[in-house]
Amino acid sequence: MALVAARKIVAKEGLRGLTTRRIANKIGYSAGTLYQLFADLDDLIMHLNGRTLDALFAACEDVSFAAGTEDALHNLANIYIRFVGDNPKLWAAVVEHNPPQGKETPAWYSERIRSLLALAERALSPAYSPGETERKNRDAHILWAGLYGIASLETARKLPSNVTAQELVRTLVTTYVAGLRAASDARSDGEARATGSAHDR
Amino acid sequence: MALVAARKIVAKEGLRGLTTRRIANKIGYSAGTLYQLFADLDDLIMHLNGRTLDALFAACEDVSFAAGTEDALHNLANIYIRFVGDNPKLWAAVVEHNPPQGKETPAWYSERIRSLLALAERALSPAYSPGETERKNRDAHILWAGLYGIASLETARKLPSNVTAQELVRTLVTTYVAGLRAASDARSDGEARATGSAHDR
DNA sequence: CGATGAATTAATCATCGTTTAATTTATATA
DNA sequence: TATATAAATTAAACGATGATTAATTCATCG
Repeated sequence: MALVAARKIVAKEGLRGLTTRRIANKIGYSAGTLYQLFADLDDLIMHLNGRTLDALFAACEDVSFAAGTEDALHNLANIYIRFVGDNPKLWAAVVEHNPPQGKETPAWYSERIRSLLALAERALSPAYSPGETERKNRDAHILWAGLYGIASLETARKLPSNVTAQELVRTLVTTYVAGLRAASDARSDGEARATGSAHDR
Repeated sequence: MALVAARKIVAKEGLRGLTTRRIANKIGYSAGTLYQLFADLDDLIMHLNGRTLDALFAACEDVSFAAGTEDALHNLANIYIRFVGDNPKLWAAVVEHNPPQGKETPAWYSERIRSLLALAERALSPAYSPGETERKNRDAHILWAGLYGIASLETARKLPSNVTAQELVRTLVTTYVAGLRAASDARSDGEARATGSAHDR
């Protein structure tokens, strides 16, 4: 109940509108009760953001990975950007909230991030040989961070109005994948040139 | 004085440690005086972040654009990441602070962002023909958002420890530029093939 | 010197996150 | 069922916050 109420408040007014008393009021309890469910407001926000990441993951699950690396990445990127565009304040909360100085991000939260990253890795997967997991991991991080950056700048309205996030992620995926192919070709040329290219065209 | 004091506080403790009374105490004034210099604390933070962007711009100014597109981009990206790594809390403030619901980012702040983006455009410049300003603008946005995403995830400690921001931005620039060349080549092949490639190798 | 205007402040307000003692509610035992 | 124990909930309070304002100090200049 508390997280549902918090979600409504943040979705409408952003993190600034979120107070313990408002949450409690919305669910018919007093503010003190929240401290039996969460360590503090930071903890509550962390759980709220965890649910947002879950929702993003759920939205990404019905992407088809069978259509090839680039199509899958385009599909993922579009869903990602659409989700952020549909829930700008909830996404801003994910970007803006960080645990205070002493504490670190809980493991279950990092696990959520890792799951999302795994989607990008899965989309990239067919383009790498089994021994290239490190390279694949790095490329997945880069693409995911690129989406994150574009989405963050979009929701923070730090992008000029003449460019759209959709267009940016489309070009990002297209160009980056083209760069991967070029690098892969360059490596093949340098080798014995016996085996075929690992990535699908 | 107020902004210098605020900078020290944020650099050491993050935005959470920044209060009007603490700033005032540090400069020997009372909290009320700050409201004659800034509309409110949000305004003060905005000016602080403006100075941070200025410092980043200053750090980027001594990059050499003569060494070619890719070298210049690598140079820019390294400076960018180093600056963020040296000033994590100040950068986090830039990422985390957004003006409240009603107000929008002031024009002078957007101008700062535009100036930084212009650096990426300038580095990219030699790779585009005069008629391709739109494509150049888009690619600059993408690369800049990529840096922003990597830097943000880095300072928020949302990246696993086995990848470094330095490595990510290096691969981002290398791969993206390779993708740009591939796309450029593909366009040239489709045309009359009379003029030479616009980008420098 | 004295008056006008700006700069500064102390006090105040509403609100915030959080804690705690008291109270209500639920559970289990005899 | 009656009663003891535990859990859940709350109202009140605390310190601190951002912001406002009336009062006061300070500076400038005729």
